[in-house]
Amino acid sequence: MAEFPPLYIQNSLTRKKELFTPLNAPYVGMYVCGPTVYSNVHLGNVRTFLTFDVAYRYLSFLGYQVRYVRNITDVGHLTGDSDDGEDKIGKKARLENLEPMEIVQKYTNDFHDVMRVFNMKSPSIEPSATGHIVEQIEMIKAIVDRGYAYESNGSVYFNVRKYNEDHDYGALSGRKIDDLLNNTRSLDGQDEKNDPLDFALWKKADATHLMKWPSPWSEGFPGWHLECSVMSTKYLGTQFDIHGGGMDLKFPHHECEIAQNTGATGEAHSVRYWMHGNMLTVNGRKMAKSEGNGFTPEELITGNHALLERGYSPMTVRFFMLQGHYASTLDFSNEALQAAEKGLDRLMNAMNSLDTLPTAAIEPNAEVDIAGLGTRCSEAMGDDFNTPILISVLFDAVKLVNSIASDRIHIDATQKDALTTLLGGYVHDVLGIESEAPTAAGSQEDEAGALLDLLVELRGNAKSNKDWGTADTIRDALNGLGISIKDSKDGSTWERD
RNA sequence: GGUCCGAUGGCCGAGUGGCUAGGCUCAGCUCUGCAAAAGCUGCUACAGCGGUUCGAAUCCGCUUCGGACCUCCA
Repeated sequence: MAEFPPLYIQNSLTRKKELFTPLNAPYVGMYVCGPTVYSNVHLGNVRTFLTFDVAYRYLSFLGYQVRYVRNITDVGHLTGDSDDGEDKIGKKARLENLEPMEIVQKYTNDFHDVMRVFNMKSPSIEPSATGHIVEQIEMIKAIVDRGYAYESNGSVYFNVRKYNEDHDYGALSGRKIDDLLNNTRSLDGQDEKNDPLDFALWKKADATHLMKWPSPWSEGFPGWHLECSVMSTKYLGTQFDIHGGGMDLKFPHHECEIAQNTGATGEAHSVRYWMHGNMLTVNGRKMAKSEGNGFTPEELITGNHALLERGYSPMTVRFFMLQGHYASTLDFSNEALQAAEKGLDRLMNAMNSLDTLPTAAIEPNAEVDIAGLGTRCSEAMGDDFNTPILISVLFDAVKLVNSIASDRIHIDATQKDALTTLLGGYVHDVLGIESEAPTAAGSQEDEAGALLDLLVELRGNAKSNKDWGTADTIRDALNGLGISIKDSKDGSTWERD
C-alpha cells in the first residue's frame, strides 16, 4: 500500500476532507443503504450504488480487505410518517395481488439484474431486514433500557428530546432540534407519540396487516431506521469505517441511525466516515418516481422513454456518471450521454490497441513517464474518489497510446507492460469499465470475424492494385452493416460501431 | 417559513488565492488515393455588483436565479 498516495474522504459528519485511516487495517468495513424492494430501481438509484461500487473497488485496489455490507429493505418502510402509514411492501403486495415476499423476491431479482448490467460488484454481505427481526427487537430493548424510548399502545417510539439532552440529535444533518420542532408539519394520527419529533422503533400492526412478528410490545413490525443500525452493528461492529448512502437519506434516516446506535450503547458516533452521494437530476430537478422523471435501466437501454432520444448502453451511462464527481449533482441529458458515448469509444479503442502496440528495441522516447501517469491517477482517486480527474489523466494515456500506435512515440517492452497494467487497473478494476461484447454467440462471432478479415484483406489487395472502385465498394458495404474500416500505414483493421 | 447547497466557455463537467483540467461540438492543418481513425493548432469561460489582496473563478458581503432537505425518497 505504501506506493499509493494517501486517501482523503469528504466526511459528511465533520464537513471536512479527512485522511482515511481504517480502524483495523488492512480491514475496512463499509455499510451502504440498499434499496427498498417494492418497485424497480431507476437511474438515480443506480448512481448512488455506482458511487460506492467505485469506492469499494478503489479501496480493494489499494490492497484493503473490504467487507462491504449493503442491505435489502424488505419491511418497515412506511409510505408516510403518520400512524396510518402503510408498509411499502405490504401496499405493493395488495396492489399486485401477491404475497409480500413475492414482491420482495421480484424486485430483489430486478435490483440484482440491474447491478449486474452496470457491472457493479456484489457486496460481501447483503442482509435483509426481515432476516434480522430478533436483533431489531433486542436493540429496541437496549434503547428502552437506557431510557431513550417508550412504549405507547403497543408501539415503541424513540424519545428524541430525552436523547438530545445527553447527545446531539442533528449532528449529521446540521439541524437544531428547536428548528425541527417549529417546522414540523402537523400530521394526522400522531397521537401515540409524546412528541412529533419522535420516530417509531416498533409499530403495532392492525388485523389486516400482512407482515408482522411477535414482540414484547405487540404483533407488529420494526421501524425503517432500525434495520440499518442493527445490521451494520451485527456485521461490522459498533464502530466501523465508512457508511454511505444517498444525500436524501441524511435526514432523517441516517440521523436516526446514529441516535439509535448511540442510544443503544451509550457510545458516541459509531461511524468514522459518512459519505453521501448526490442526486441525479433531470432538467435541474431530482430524478424521483413521484416527479415522473425517472426511468428504468431497461428503458434507458432501449430508448423507450419520452426523455430519451434513443437508447444508451450501460457502460456509456456508467462512464457518463463517472465523469462527474459523486458529491455534485449531475444533470442527465441526451447531449451529455452522446458526448460520453464518443469519449468512451475513444477510450476503449485505445484499450483494444494495447495488445498490438509496437515496441522499439532502440531509442524509446525519454519523455514517456508511465509511472508519472500512475501517480496522477492515484492522486486523483486519493482526493475523495475524484473520478473526473482520473478520467482526464486516462485520456492523456489514451493520447500516448494512439501516438505509439501510429509510430510517433516509441516505448520499450517494459514500458508497454507498465502502460497495459496501468490502464487495465484503472479502467477495468477501479472504474469498472469493460468493453461491451457483441451480442452474437461466440462461434458465430468467430466466423463473422474471419469473414471480415478476409474482406479487409481483399480490399487491401484492391488498394495495392489502385482498384479504388472495388476498395470503396467493400468499405461502403461494411459501413452499411455498422462496421468501420480504419486504414493506417501498416494495413487496415475493422471494428463494429 | 427554516436549514443547507449550487450558478464555470457552444454542451457536459473538474478545479478553491498566482500555474493547460478533461470529454463532446466547431474551424484549420498533417497524414491518406478519397474518407474514417489518429496527431497538431485555434475557439480561453468562471451569474451580477461591491470589498479584501501585489494578485480572486477561487476568500468576504449583498443581489438575482436554481436546487436539495425539513414527509417516503439513492
